Amino acid sequence: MTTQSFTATKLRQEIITILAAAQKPLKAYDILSLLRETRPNAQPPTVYRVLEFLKNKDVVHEVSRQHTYVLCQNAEAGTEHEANLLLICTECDTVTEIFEAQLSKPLKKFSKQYDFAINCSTVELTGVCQQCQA
Amino acid sequence: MTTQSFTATKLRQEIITILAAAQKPLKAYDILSLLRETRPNAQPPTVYRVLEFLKNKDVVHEVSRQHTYVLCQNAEAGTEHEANLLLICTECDTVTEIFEAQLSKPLKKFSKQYDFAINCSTVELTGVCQQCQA
DNA sequence: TTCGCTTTTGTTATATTATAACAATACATA
DNA sequence: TATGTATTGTTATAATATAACAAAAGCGAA
Repeated sequence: MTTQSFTATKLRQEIITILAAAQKPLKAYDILSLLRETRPNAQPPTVYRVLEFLKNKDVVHEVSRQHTYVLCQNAEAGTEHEANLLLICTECDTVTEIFEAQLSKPLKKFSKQYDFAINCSTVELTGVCQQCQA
Repeated sequence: MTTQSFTATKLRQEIITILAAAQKPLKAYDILSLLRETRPNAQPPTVYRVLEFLKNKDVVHEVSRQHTYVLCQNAEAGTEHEANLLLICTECDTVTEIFEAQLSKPLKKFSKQYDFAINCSTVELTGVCQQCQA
């Protein structure tokens, strides 16, 4: 997967900056609150539209279990489409994104076996992270 | 994983029956509507509580991308905890549940590598199913 | 059985997440 | 400049989910 380019409008940049500064997944309405510091009249559709757009560009991942959105950590990375995992800690709510070619193999196998054309192999695993295991 | 037993109250049975009859994932409010055929005054918390309960018993899976709930297809199955995949077709919205020991291996590897204690290895893959590829 | 405890369900209200629909603006290009 | 397209603004509302407390049902021990 090569990173797609896109028109980096002021609004999109601002939302990317907000996500980058947070260093963790944010809820849409958290993003909205932060956005309102510079755009007091911003409304939900503004945020949701940009998030949808950035998701399609693989710049943002939605963590559907948490209803949160996180900046993709490898925007510049590899040329091969690798399986993408999100490790979601249910204690501290941190999300770690990992890329793992080894997962691609079994997934491709399923793809063939069930004749299922995988579009999105983002995988969310929930559990307890290292720090929270103490 | 051995199937946990639980108190099969009238309400829980009714919701399980609704899900079984549907043969596809249902939204909480769809379940509520169906439940109201026999319990006209049923309210959202009644449904959400039972779904939460049945999820914890591995009787129901939540398909978080769709905000739907589906009856686990292997309630009786194996004694070993196998990785569990949901194949979600974005065309027809069908969800196929598959169990695949081969996925367990790479997942366990991540678990060690990142010192992440996986609670829930339910994995949702989105794409296009066989029938919709025509 | 009756008491006390726990689990389950009922009920009211409200919080949270997300989108529809249409208007206005910006941007590109012939 | 005129024309079309993409983006953003704005209002309203839909869809999803939970808090908080009350009532009822189930169950074991005295």
